[in-house]
Amino acid sequence: MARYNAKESEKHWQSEWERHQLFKTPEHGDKPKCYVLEMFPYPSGRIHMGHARNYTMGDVIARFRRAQGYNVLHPMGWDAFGLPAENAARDKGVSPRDWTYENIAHMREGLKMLGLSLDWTREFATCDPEYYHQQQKLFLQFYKAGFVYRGEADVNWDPVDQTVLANEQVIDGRGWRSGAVVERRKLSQWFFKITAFAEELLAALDTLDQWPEKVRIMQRNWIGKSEGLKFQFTLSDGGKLDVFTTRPDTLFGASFVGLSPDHPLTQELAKTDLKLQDFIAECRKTGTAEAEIEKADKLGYDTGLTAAHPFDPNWKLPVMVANFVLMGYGTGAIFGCPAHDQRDLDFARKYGLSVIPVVVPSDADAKTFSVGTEAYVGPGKLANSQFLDGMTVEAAKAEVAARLEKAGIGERTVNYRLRDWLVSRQRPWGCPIPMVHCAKCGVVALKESDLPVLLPEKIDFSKSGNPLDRDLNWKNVTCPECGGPAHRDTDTLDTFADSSWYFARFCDPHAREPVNKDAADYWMPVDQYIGGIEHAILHLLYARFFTRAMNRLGLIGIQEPFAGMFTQGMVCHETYRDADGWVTPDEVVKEGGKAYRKDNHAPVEIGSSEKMSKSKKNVIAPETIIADYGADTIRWFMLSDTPPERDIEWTDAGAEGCWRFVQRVWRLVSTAEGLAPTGAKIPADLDEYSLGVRRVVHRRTAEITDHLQNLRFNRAVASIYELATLTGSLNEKHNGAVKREALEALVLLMAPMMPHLAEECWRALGHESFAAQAPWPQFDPGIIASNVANIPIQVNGKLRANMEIVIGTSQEEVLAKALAFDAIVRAMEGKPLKKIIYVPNRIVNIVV
RNA sequence: GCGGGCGUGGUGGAACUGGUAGACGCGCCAGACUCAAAAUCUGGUACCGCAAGGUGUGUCGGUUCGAUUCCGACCGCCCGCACCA
Repeated sequence: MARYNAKESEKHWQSEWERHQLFKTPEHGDKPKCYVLEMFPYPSGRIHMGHARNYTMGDVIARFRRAQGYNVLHPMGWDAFGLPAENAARDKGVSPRDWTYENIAHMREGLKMLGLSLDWTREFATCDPEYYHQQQKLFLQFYKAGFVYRGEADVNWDPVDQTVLANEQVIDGRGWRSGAVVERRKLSQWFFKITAFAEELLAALDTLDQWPEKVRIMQRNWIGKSEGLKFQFTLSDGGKLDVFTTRPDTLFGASFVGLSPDHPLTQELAKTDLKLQDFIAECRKTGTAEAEIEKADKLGYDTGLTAAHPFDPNWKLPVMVANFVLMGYGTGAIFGCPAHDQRDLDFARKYGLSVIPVVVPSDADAKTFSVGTEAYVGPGKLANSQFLDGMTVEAAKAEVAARLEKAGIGERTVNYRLRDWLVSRQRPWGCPIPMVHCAKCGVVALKESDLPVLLPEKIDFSKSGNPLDRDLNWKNVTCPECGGPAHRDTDTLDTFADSSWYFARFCDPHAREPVNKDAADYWMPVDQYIGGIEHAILHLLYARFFTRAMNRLGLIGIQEPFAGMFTQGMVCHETYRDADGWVTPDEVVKEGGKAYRKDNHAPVEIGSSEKMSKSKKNVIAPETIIADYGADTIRWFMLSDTPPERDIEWTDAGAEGCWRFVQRVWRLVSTAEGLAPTGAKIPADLDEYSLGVRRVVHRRTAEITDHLQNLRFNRAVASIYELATLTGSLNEKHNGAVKREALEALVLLMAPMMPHLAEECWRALGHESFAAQAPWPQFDPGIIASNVANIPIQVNGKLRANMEIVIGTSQEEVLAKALAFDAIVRAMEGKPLKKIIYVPNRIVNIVV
C-alpha cells in the first residue's frame, strides 16, 4: 500500500474541480439557496493562519450545504483600499495599485492551495474602477436622499508631515514617522447619517437570532440608547446652558457644571481669556481616541461663571471646562455629581469640590454614609435632597423630570451614544468622493454621467501632505453647475464604506447598477457570515446601515444583510525571545521542553502564546505547512479541538497529529477488505454483530450532521475520530454491505473538512463521481435507537454504583434493583432513608 | 476609564434544557512488530492512596436531593472603543 501523497493528490483534485467547474454558482432554479460568506481579506501579500481558519470554516459550511442539496453562493474578493498600500508606496517607491494587485495575485494562489470551493468567476477588488464607480453612484444617491451631510470633525494632525494621521499612526501622542507632537484639528468633512437609523438598528438586533449574543450586546452598547433629561441652567452672566443627564435624581448632589473644551460657550469665553485658550490647547494634545481621552488625567478650568441650581436660585455651581466632557455626546455639557459618578468624583477630589451623597444604599445610614475614593452607583434611597428624600432612584428621576418640565426648563429626551459616521479620509488610496467645490456654487454633486471619478494613474508620495490635493491636473475641474473653475473633493471614502455593501455586489458582480435587484432578491441575505470578533461592532454596524439606506432607496429588498453571523477566534503561537529580542519559530529547536537557537544552540526563553503577529515574530505561514503536509492537514487542524469561537494555538505536535490522521484514513480505506460492491443493498436480516456497527455509524452520522449545522467543528472532528476507530475495527465477521456503508459514511462526512483526501478515498472505494457532488449521508433514527440505558446510582449526590436497565422499566423495579447493590447498602449504612429521586432512564439519587 | 468575553488533567478541549466531570485529540508510559530506528497496532494515563476510600472544573460564598452549568463577590488573562482592517 502506498502512502497518501497529499501534494500530488491535492493538485490533481483542485484542477479536476476547476475543469468541471464544480463550484460555479448554479442558476437560481427551485432548490433552496444558501449564501455563505467569509469576510473578504485585505490583500497584505500573504495569507496567514487567520485566513486559513476563517476560510476553512466557511468552506466546510459551503460544501456541507451543497451536499445537502442547497444552491450555494460562495464568493471571494478583496478589501483592497487602505493604508498599508500607501505605506508600501512611500517606503518602497512602488505604486499602491501595482503593490495591491501583485499582493492579490499572491494571495489568490495561497487561497487556491487551500482547496476552497469558491466561485472565482465572481471575484473583484474594491479598488477596481468598476467597483468604486458603483460605490460613487451609491454615494450620490445617499446624498440626494439626505443620508450624507457635511460637518466638522477633529482629526490627528501631524504638523511636520502636513498630514492627517490614523489613530494607529499616533504613538504616545507623536506622529509615527515624523515624531512630531500631534495636534487635534478641525476639518470640514463628509458624514453618513447613521444616527437616523439608531433606533431601527437597535430594535432589529432582537430579530437577529442567529447572531452570537455577545455581538448583539456589543452593538447594543455601542448604539448606547439612554433615556434622560435635558434641562437648562441659568448662568451668572444671564446666559442659558443646556445639559443632558441620565441621573436627574442626583441633582441635589451637584457640585459643578462641566463644559466640553469644544463647547461653543467654551470657544466664546476663550476669545477673551488667554489662559482658557492655553487650557483648550492642552486638552487638544490628547489624541482623538476615546480610550485615550477617558484615561487621561482629569483636567479642569474654572471659567469664573456660575450656574444657578434649578431648584434653588441661591445655590451657585461653578462652571468648569473639563477635558473628560465629550462634545459628541448629549449637549457637550453636564452637571457633575461626584458622589455618584467616578469621573466626577476624581475631578472633584482634584479640584476640592464638595461631595454630597444623595443616594444611600438600603443597608447604610443616611446620616453617616459617605463617599471616599469610589463613587456609589448602585440603587438606594434618596437623601439630602429636600422633596426627593426617601424616594427610590427611579421615582426621583421621574419627579425631577416632571418638575423641570413643568417649569418649562427641562425635557425628557432619548440620547444615543452612536455618532454619525465620519467618512472623509485625507488619503490617496481610496474611493474618491464624487463632489466638487466651486467658489461660486459651493459644494456641488457630480452627475451620474460624470462618473467614475478615477484615481490618477500616478500618485506622487515624494512630498508631504495628501497627493490628491497636490495633483492639480486631477484636482482642478470645471463646475458642473456654472462651468466656472472648481476643484474636486480631494478626500476619499473610509474603507469601511467599501466593505459595507460588497456582499450585495457578489450577487451580480458586474451589474451596471451597484446592485442587481433580482439577483439580490434571490441570494440575500447572507445565510452564514463568518469573520473575526474584531469586526463585531463597526463593520457589522456599517453594513447594516448601508443595507437599510439601500433599502430606503429601493435598491435592495432586505433590511438586514446577515441572517447568520459567526465570529471566529484568533490563531496564536508560542513566542520566543533571546537577548536580542523576538525569535521566529523556525530559528528554534525544542528539546525536552526547552528551546534553543538552531544555529548556535543558545538557550531561548519560551514566552506566552499570543496572536500571531509580525512584531512578535511568532508567525507560521500556511504555505509552509501546505508544502510540508498539504491543505487537508492544515484544514483539519483549524477545525479540531478548539471551539471555533475561541482562540486556537498552533503547535507542531498538533499538525503532525493531523497529518497522521490523514494517513490513517487513507490506510483504512485503501486496505479495506471484503467490501460489497458499490450500491449494494444492506440485508434485512443482519446479525447483531453487524447491526451494532450500523447503529454506531448512523449515530455518528446524526451527530456530525448536527454539529456541522451548528458550526461545532471541533465536536464533528471528535465524532469522525470515533467513526474512524470503529471502521478500523471491522473484520471478516462483518457484513460486506455494512462495511461499505461505514467507510462511505466516514469519507463523505469528512469530505467538507478534508475534501482532497475524500476524493481520493471515494475513488478508492470504486466511485467514478466526485465526493464533492455526493449527497450527504442520511441516518435512520430507527437504527440509532437503543433499548437499554445505563443508570448511575448516587447516595447524597455521590456516585456509588451503575446499573443497566431496559428502557421503560417501572420505577419500583429500578429502585428495588438500585437499593440491592452492595456499594449502595454500604454507603447507606446506619443512616435513615430520607427520599429517593428518580429521573426516568437517567439517574437515581438516594438521600439519607 | 467604559463595554464585551474567557478561566476544567501534563496539554487542546468534551459534558444536550441542573443529572456518571475529563468524550475525542496531543503528550507520556507499557507491550507487539523490527537487526535497529521510524512508521504502525494494542493497552494504560485527573490527583492522593496498596486498597477501601477521599479530593477535584480560577478563588470565596449562596440556591438545590444533585452545580463545570444558576446567583453574588473577588482574582487573572484577552478583545473592542469610532482614521488599522
